[in-house]
Amino acid sequence: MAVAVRTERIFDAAAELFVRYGVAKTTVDEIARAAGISKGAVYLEFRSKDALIEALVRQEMRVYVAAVLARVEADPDGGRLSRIYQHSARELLARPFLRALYTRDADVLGAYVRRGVPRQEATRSLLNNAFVQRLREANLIRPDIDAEVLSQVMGVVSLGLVTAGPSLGGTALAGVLDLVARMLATTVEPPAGQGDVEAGRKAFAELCAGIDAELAR
Amino acid sequence: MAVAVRTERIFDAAAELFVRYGVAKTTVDEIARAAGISKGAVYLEFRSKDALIEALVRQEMRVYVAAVLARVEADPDGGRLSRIYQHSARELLARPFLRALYTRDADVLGAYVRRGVPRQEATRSLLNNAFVQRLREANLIRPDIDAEVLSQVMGVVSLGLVTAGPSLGGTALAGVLDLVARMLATTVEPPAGQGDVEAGRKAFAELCAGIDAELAR
DNA sequence: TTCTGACCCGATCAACCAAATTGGTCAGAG
DNA sequence: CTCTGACCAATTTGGTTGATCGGGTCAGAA
Repeated sequence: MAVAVRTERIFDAAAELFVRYGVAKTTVDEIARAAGISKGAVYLEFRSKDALIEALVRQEMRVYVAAVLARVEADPDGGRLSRIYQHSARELLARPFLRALYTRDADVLGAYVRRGVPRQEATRSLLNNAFVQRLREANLIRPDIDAEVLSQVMGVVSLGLVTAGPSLGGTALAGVLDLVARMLATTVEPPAGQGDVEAGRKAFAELCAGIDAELAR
Repeated sequence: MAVAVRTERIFDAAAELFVRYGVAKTTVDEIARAAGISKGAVYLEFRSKDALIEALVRQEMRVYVAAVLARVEADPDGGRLSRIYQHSARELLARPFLRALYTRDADVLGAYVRRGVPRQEATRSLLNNAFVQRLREANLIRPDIDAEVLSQVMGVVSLGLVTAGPSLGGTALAGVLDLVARMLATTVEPPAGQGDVEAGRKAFAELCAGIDAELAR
């Protein structure tokens, strides 16, 4: 089997089992069987179970960032903050393993959550201070909005969404996300039509490229 | 010692110890000693440790609701949703035991979290659907905003605030809350000056009275 | 060369018991 | 009468041991 597809199968199997049973209760052998290979084959690619987890985290983040970027690129208004936020939130909510990582879900991550979850900052503050600054330079954010605070607000709301997710229905979540995006649009963005949407899209593309490069490192 | 002040001491001691060591690790004797009385005296007032916890939960909620109401009453703009939300959030953030209840913090509540935390709905959805409806009738909420969704958004954001609280500084939290209130004001409330602020205040007072009556039951 | 699965051994778990702890009681002190 | 703290029963804890499990390896199958 080609290495690339085998790796992908391992990642898929591991992500599903981790979400279902937690990292601690999932054995390498179970992952291997779910991926249709033997345990030994897993160790041909990963030094250890921890290395597998770390690689899975990176992979999930890369796929996530790529998916968000794709949505932004396909969206005519993709360069606006409210749209970017909505796209990132939707994709985050659709990825159980990343959600667990984001909330440091102890049931899923077990002891792994205590040994500092690596590079979680990339998720936690995808839409970070620096990025918000760039949007402001493109006139896509009102000048009286503090970039740092705005970045924190988006992080807090995401955390709330991800945490409340299970107890709200999927449709309710969609409605909630819509209203949040609307709130962002009306109070943080300049009046409709203003601002350089293409610059926003470009800034986001570069942000994603930077994160991806770091994750690929 | 007068029963009332003794009860209050027990509540204070219990709340502090529960937050510090968790419900499971806090013994009734420790609570009694911290309250300056003997264990037996605790059992003069509460049937069991569980009954004490339940009573504490009710008490904390009643004090919380009363504190929010006091802030709302003292605020000239107290009837507006953004103000009410800000006041409730601030008070919630200032109450560690309620925060733990709100997030179902397993470290604090221990096994108690599994035996259905009673009446947590009162906190979770203080600003519930029905209340938002009344604000809308007082022209304090734009007619195109869905009451149910708005109520959920406020719940989600509160959850995010409370969950993220410890990792953000207190000052950062204040800034975040300010921006959230501003977002609520600009997109959910009608333009400044419109709406019957007194009606909003009255509606909130009645909401509080209703909740208090239920908690006192 | 690629991959398997039996094997190794340290970590974990289940079972058990004795000691300590704690929720709850109550005789009697104040 | 109010309240205390010694007391009890029941649960929990700490410690031990033997069995099991699971991460990681590698001889050899395919």
